Amino acid sequence: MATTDSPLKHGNTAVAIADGLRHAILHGDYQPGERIVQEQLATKYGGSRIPVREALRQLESEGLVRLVANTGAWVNSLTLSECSEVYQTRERLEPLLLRYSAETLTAEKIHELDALAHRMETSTDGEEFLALDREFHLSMYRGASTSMLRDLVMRLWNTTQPYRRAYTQLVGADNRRIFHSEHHMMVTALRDGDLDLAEQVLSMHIRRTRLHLERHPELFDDDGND
Amino acid sequence: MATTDSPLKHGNTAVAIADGLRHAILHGDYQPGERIVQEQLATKYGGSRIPVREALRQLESEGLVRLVANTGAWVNSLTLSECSEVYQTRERLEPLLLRYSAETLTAEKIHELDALAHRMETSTDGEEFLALDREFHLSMYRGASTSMLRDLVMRLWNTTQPYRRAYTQLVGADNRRIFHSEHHMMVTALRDGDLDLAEQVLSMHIRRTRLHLERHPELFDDDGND
DNA sequence: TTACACTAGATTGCATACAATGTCACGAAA
DNA sequence: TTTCGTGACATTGTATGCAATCTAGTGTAA
Repeated sequence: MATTDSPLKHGNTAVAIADGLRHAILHGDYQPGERIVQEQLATKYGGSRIPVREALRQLESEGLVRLVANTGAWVNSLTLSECSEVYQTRERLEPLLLRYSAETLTAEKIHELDALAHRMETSTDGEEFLALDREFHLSMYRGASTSMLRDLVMRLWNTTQPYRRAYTQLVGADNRRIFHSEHHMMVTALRDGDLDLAEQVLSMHIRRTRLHLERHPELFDDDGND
Repeated sequence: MATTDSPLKHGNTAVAIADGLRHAILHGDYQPGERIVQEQLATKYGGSRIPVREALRQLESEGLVRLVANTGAWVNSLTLSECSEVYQTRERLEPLLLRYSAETLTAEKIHELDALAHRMETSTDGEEFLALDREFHLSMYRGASTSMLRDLVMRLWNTTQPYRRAYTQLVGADNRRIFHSEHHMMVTALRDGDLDLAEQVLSMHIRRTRLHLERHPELFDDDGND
């Protein structure tokens, strides 16, 4: 899947590499802080370093990669306060995005959300739980006819994804009752057409997750010390 | 200033080109929708097209440039609804950023803000007004020790800058009384240490500006029609 | 006149090659 | 042993050249 396939014509090699590398980072194939060598990526995708460099520039702008001139590229890593900042940003943005998408949420789509919320409750595998949680939230937003806000929220999810993964595997399936309740409350609020309530629950949901993450500074880079 | 100067060693040509082109777009040297030719930029900055391409990728990711494979690059243009979306995003984000930066706003800095607000009231030149307004807001946020949120807000300002410019020149200095009042209200709230009030005024301020912009669809690309 | 096919020129996409820079291991001196 | 300097190697930065693609202009047929 992530191996040396598809030369990918089109004059889109840089985009293909960016997509592939982004996917690999989100999937956990690279760890935060891990070095990225241009030549290796070029070989992996069967091209030269030119499109690789363009892909790295893009991922840097998305916050997934850190570039240092004449030195190299690394998978971006966050301190606890940086991660907290992303979550506080999400607390403000995702309710707005939900409002944008809400009008396209048909009864059928809300039913699918409900099904996702139930599947999460019975999930035992951490990786599956992570994927279902992401899918639950992103599918809430999928109908939003926004030009920038959805991409923005996606980027915020992406930069924090490795830490969600680490946290999920750390705490296991314990104490997720409120987490699941919040998901169900959102589904109910959407079904009732109560957008104000849906916004509030979503914001609280992200906030509570942030506060839980903040109890585990050991998952993050040290804050100011070097 | 924006001419063929400084070879800019360091292996930072791509960054220098991105900075220069970004500045040129914000300054109005390029109009939304205008074509960007790689070879011309390369000549202008005294390099080859390779760093130009990297710079364009970065600016695309920032929303300032639109790239189409095998075809070309254009200065990004917005529809009214896209611009409105950026403003609604700002309404949610900038109050948070203000909260982050507020603790670093000393009495002296607040005094500088006040001076800026007064200078804006007596400004007759549209371009100066535009620059002062930007400076007023961005200097409110300058002390924020955030890693991502300030950059994010800057990007939102940048993508909408051409339309603020067009609007400013369109309406002249009329009907800016409430606009100025809001600035002074923010300064006062900050001086009083009333962060909740400052957040609310800021959000209202952005919202009111958005509603004014929405009265001038002629400044924007057509929405869905082609 | 309008629609369409076709070609020439312009422009982009990318592989190669070389220059510039940084890294790291080794060894000498303190 | 520790610190500092030195040089070979690894890696990044970018100029050049060519292939691929798009665009615009011309001419032909309906």
